[in-house]
Amino acid sequence: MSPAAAVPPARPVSPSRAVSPSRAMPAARQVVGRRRNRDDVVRTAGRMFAQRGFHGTSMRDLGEALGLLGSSLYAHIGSKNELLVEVIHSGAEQFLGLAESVAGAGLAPSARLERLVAGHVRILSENADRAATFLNEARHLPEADRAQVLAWRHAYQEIFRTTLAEGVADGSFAPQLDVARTATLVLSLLNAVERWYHPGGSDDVDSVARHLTQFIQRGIQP
Amino acid sequence: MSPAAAVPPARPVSPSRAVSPSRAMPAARQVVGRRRNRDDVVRTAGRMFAQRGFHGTSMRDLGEALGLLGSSLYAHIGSKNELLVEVIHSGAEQFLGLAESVAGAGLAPSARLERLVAGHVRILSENADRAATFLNEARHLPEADRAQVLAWRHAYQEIFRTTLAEGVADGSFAPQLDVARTATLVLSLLNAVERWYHPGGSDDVDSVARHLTQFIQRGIQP
DNA sequence: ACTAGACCAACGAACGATCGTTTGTTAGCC
DNA sequence: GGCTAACAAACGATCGTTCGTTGGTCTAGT
Repeated sequence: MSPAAAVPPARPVSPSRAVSPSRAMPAARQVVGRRRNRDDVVRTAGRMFAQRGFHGTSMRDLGEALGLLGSSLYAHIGSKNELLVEVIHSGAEQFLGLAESVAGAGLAPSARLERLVAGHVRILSENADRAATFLNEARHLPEADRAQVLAWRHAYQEIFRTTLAEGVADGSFAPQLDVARTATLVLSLLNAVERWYHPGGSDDVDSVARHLTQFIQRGIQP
Repeated sequence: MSPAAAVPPARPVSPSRAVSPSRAMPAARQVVGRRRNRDDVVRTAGRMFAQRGFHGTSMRDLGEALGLLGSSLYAHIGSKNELLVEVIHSGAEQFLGLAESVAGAGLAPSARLERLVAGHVRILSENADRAATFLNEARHLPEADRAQVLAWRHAYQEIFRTTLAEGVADGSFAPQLDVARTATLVLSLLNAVERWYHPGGSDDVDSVARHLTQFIQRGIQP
């Protein structure tokens, strides 16, 4: 299909390959910085995927950010896709971990919702990169993994729906509440935090969480 | 700037070029479908950028979606970047047009906010592609255009801030309202609609707008 | 009514750059 | 003396884009 690839047979025979084993200059092996491990690669990938997008980040870009060549990354990972899967997986784990811990704490619906909000904001502020990649780059996942992500999202959203429904049942939330749609609105508010909140700015995490909680509580109170 | 244009003098004389004027098969020029115009290209680009992202869409992909070769697109546009600029510009225009029309209608703050919400949702449902590209792909714009987009966003957000501030002043909204941050929350809710609402589904636009308006009004009422 | 020529959208081949990835080799650490 | 992280070079594919060419359509002049 590609015309340039239609004439592959005669390559201009690289000047030195398996011919001269000696090299002129060993080229300063990893002059600055220590050696990298797999986690370094995944973490940096998360940051770059979040900032420039998956397709906007090349393996050479990623290598450069780590002080390596792009090809050197394959000592730590199997493929670029695998990197995306891993980053998104670790992003999802945080949210699911929060959901699990809050759901099993035996709290009243209102307090549970407050903890969900605070936890969600904390995740977005402490691990913004992983979370942002999870939220924005999942569409570039291979089909199979995309289905998995969808399942995680549903499971997470289900926690919010359940919490809202129980709050309606025990009278702490408005009785006429459309639980499913309200859960969507609450998650819209929470996920959007990634788009406008940048840690280290003028306002702190707790202030953001408090404001969000207040806004939501007002929106659903009886 | 363009690398291919940097070496124009000596072309390697393609095997059959300016030699044999006759071709074996004229290759079915545009067998199916009529000719495309610039607007077709921009609209389709908007759809694909929204779905697969800017870097996830190649010019050959885009051509195929239009029943053309990738190279044929350059009869209508100057570059891929120009396409992105145009799509995003047209996306921004819709929101700014709404803001202008609502700001100049001489309405009370509460009614003005309601119209902003309804209009925003309508734009997201009627021209989801342009709007989504505006919201999600602006980071891939060249530096200069990115600054312009930021200015548009601020201008649009300013309409919301002003509306909220006037509502606080005349007593229709809560007096202790943090206007700037609440404007951010309201826009978070509105922009997120693009992520979960898909026209043609079970619920209609008016229902979504009504629900949003109600949720927001509750969140800001005195 | 007929035709010559300007115009234009589209083709198809190719360009140089860059993509993700593989390979053979080497330097530094336990 | 293995092990391993990194290098350097290259692979084939694909990227955005250019270019010469072509066939259809519109228009002006007769």
